[in-house]
Amino acid sequence: MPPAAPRSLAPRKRPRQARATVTLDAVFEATIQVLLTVGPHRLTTTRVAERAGVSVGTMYQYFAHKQALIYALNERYLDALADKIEVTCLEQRGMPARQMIEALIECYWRAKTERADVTQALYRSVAELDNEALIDAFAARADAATKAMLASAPDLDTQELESMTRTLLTVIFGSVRNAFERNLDEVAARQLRGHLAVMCGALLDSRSGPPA
Amino acid sequence: MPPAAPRSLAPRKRPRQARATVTLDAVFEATIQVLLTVGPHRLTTTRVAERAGVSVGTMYQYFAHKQALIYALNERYLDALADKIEVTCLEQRGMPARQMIEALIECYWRAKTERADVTQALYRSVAELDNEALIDAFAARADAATKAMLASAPDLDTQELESMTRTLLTVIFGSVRNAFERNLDEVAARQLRGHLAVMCGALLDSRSGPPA
DNA sequence: CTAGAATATGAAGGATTGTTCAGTTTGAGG
DNA sequence: CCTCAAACTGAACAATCCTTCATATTCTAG
Repeated sequence: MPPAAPRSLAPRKRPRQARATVTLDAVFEATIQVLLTVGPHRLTTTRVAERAGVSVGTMYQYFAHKQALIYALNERYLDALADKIEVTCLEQRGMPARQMIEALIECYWRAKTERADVTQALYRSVAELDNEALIDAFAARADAATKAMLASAPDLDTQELESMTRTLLTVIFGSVRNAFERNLDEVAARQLRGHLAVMCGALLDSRSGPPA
Repeated sequence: MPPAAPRSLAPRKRPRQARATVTLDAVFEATIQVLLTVGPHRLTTTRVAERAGVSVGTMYQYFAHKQALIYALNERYLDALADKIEVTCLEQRGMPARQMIEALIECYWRAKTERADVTQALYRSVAELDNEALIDAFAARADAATKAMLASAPDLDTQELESMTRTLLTVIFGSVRNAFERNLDEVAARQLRGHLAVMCGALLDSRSGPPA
């Protein structure tokens, strides 16, 4: 298990009844909406509660303070994202390396774009908290899954697997984020994805010699 | 000229005497330090003033409000960064494409790492403001400079120059940022830079046919 | 049905912080 | 040296916001 959340950021209690779960979902969704409409530095506990249709006090039964709320939101999102990556990596076991890479790019891209508003909201929320632990945990899962996938490729020598995995993920994750910041339009985004596949494929070939 | 800063974010007045310039420099440096020590969401006008050895009132003679201060700080940084990129791109005119790319990577990497603390501080500060105008202006300058550089390469066909430039910058900028978030160590960083050069070079070759 | 646990309420307290402005000090030009 | 503008000061004000807790409501197990 990756390093747990720091004490002060951990949730106060978990929901035991159905209505509590509903409440929590509403709170998380409201947090995203507030993040998008008024921005991170005007995100107010009261505002979130209002938007969620709950009382402030309710929120404070689950989160010790505002930071804990945002931390939990990010944790939720990154966990789900890591899940998707792991699934994709498992599905691709034994496939040709280039196909693996395309699947990985596709997976990450889709996860980020299917709810672009959430992606934006979380990118912006990050400054409000110390999320190093979350980033590390996510990176560890993504690295492990990708490395295992690549190791199963029949057309790849397994030397330098470690550093190649790190580079691939750094490049893919970083590029996608930058694409969001630049607000690339549909066509530019499509081109970027194609280019990314080419570039990642070239990296895989760089040590395994040209195909026969 | 790129779109100027929104009215509300523009500086109130410019320094006319020497001491005012000193004061402003101190304020900017203090802002960075506060950003690093207490984080963006505890950045206080009073705290910044204290750290800078100035009074709060002084700051408010130059910046209408806190956001304007952070905006100006980012503007300063991005302008300087764009300057460096333009210089590098000019120097590389007429050189082989692969060398251009390596120079570009080197330039950007060096600019980000030579004062890593500033880089981190600004990455974190961004959530506090609406910096779309800044990003756009910076991207426009970087794009133009890079495109002009690549157009002068003797070993490159100029088709798809537009989209290739966009991809190269997106990948380089994004990867560097992600590397910072992951806190890569020295050796991992070096490997990443090497890989980046390989990948970008491969993109350049992808439409111009294999070398004879 | 009843008791106790889980959940929800929201007004009030306490603390922080952004911003102003009337007044002081410093520098530059004549 | 004198004068005016530029630069600086910092206590005080107004506003916002986080967090608590005593109380009320709802659910569930027996």
